[in-house]
This record gives sequence, C-alpha cells and structure tokens, in this order.
Amino acid sequence: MKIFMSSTINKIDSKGRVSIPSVFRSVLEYQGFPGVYIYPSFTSQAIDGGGQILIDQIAESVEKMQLFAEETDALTTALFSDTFQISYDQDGRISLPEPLIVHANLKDKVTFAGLGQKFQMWEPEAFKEFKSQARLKALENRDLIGPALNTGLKLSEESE
Amino acid sequence: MKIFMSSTINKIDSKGRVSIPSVFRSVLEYQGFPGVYIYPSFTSQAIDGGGQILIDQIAESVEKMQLFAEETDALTTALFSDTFQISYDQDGRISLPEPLIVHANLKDKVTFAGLGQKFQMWEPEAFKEFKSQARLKALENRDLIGPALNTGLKLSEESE
DNA sequence: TTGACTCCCATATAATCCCATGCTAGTCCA
DNA sequence: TGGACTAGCATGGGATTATATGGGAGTCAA
Repeated sequence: MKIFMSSTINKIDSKGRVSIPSVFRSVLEYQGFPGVYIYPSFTSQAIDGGGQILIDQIAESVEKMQLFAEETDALTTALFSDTFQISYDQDGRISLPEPLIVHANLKDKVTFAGLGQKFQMWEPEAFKEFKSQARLKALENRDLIGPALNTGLKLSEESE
Repeated sequence: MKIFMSSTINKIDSKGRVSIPSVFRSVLEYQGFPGVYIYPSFTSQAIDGGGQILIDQIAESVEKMQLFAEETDALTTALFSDTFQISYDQDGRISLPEPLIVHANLKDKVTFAGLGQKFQMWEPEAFKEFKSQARLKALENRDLIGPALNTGLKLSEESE
C-alpha cells in the first residue's frame, strides 16, 4: 500500500505506548523507514504524521532558503523543532512525546486517520467532531475534486 | 538520522556541563565529527550549532561570494572568530564557553531545538516565546512550505 | 596551587526488547 | 453450512538497555 487511508482507534497503554496500525506500517516501510515523523498540526488539535517522503518534501522546500536569514530560522524552527522521528519497535509500537500528547489532548485512546500522503492522530471524540465538519466541506468543494467523489473510486491517484 | 529535529530541555550542571541530546549526537557522528561547532546567532539571543556539514556550507557560501581578499577576511573573521569547535566527552557532554552563555542569557537550563541542518540553544522561556511567533509566521507563509501545513481538507491541491 | 577541564563511575528515570495473551477474520474441511 | 484451525494484529507486563545527570579523582596550564 502506498498511501495512508482508513481510520482506526488504538489504545495508549500504561507505559504510554501505542501501536501504529498495521496498514500504516506497510506504507511507512514501503517508504523506506520503519518509523514515523510526527509533529503538532498547525491548524488542529491533532498530531500530523508521515513517513520518509513527507519529511523529504519538507526538507527539500527548506533547502533553497538562505543560510543567515532571520525568517529562515523562524520557519525551520516551526517545521523541525516540534517534529519527532520515532522508529517503532518490533511490535509496531511507539511512545508518544509528552508535548504532542498535550497538543492533541490525548488520554488513553487515539484515532489514526489516513489522509493520503500523511495521517493524523486525534483524541477520538474530537476526531468524530472534526470528521463531520470535514465531510461537509468536501461536499461543498466537490466540483474542485473531479470525478472521484461522484464515482467513489480512485482517490489513490489524486495523491501521487 | 541526517538532520536535526525535535527539541529537549537539558540541565546545565554545577560544573557548567550540559548533555548534547542523544538524537543530535547521532546526527553529528553521522557527519563524521563527535562534537559541535557553536557560535552566537546573528539574529537571536540564542546559540547556533551544527556539525561538519554546516561549517562546510558556510565556508562554501563565503567562497561563492567572490569578494576581494580583504572583504573575505572581514567576513570570515565575523563568522568564525566567535565560533567554537567543541568535542563532547564520552557521556555526550560539553561545557559552554562563557561568551555564549552570556549571549543566550542561559541560567541552569537550556533548550536544544532542531532546525534541520543546524540547531539552536535557547534559554527555555525565551525559546517558547520565539517558537510561538515562528508558528504564526509559518502559517502565514504556508504556501511556501508545501505539505506540512495542510490539513488534508484542501483536497484541491492534492490533485496537481 | 588553584581553577578549568576531562575521565570515570554511580544512579534514577525513561525507553525499548522480548515474550505471552486474547481477539478477529479468514480458511479449510467434513 | 458450520465448526475448528490458523495467521495476523493489538495489547499487557517483566526484563533489559539507554540516557541524562551527579559527583569524585586525575590532568594540565597559568
């Protein structure tokens, strides 16, 4: 599998560990690194996550910037200082950094939601709320998206 | 690991020593030198740090400027005269030069923040302030950055 | 000889390894 | 068709390792 899709709710155990869903792991390993890159979402109370491809894209967009510009420091700080590279153990679990748990307001359960190139981790109730609004928005914008929503097919091609 | 990311707060002990975070050490050793190059940030009350690659890039970018000899001297003096090369001990600790402690206004704690090809060391409260500003700026400039900042809602961008 | 620095070792906490259990979905076979 | 077997996955928990930190002792130079 090449992109992140579907969503599941997994448990955060007493040691703070959580299993990366198996379907997500297969995407990550396909990208070449058995682990995740995660950071607080800029726009939601959620954690954004992705694999090697996502981080390569970000790094590439930054490479062109000048070395000594003040703006560059601000931008790279925003992008990298809250981003964690975490490889999962042989059972497919990671332990979440405290700042991210706080940002997403996680308790003992977390929803993994696939978004194509990346995925998000949500407090399950908050995600339900977010998803219902997201569906509305997607419906409003259906004409921008093309035939995919009408047929229910081939979302996969959109994201490559 | 190839680039500096994530951030941690470490303690400066009574002898003035501080541990370089393990994830940063692995980047530095990947670059071939078990130590850091650190110098006062030009734009912030912080310490800039990096490994061999950062220093090489700085030297290279100076060369490309094609300056007259005396201009080059002036520039390299400005860049390198305040730069310290410090290898860490076997526990991964360095002791910070006094001028840098003063420049960054450090007390007994320091935030190590990854910025990709370099990292910065901040007084923790000052860093919190800087980071929240940085996130705002990044949101304003989200179009420059690409996939990191998108929520997954803006499906229109996925298709190009 | 003093102060700065390094080497070496000790320790508490956090992260990771390793193995066991239970659930679920799928498959096979009578 | 239904029941048993199997494989893959999420989860629980004890054991082990890694990391940051504290502090004693040695080294070197002014």
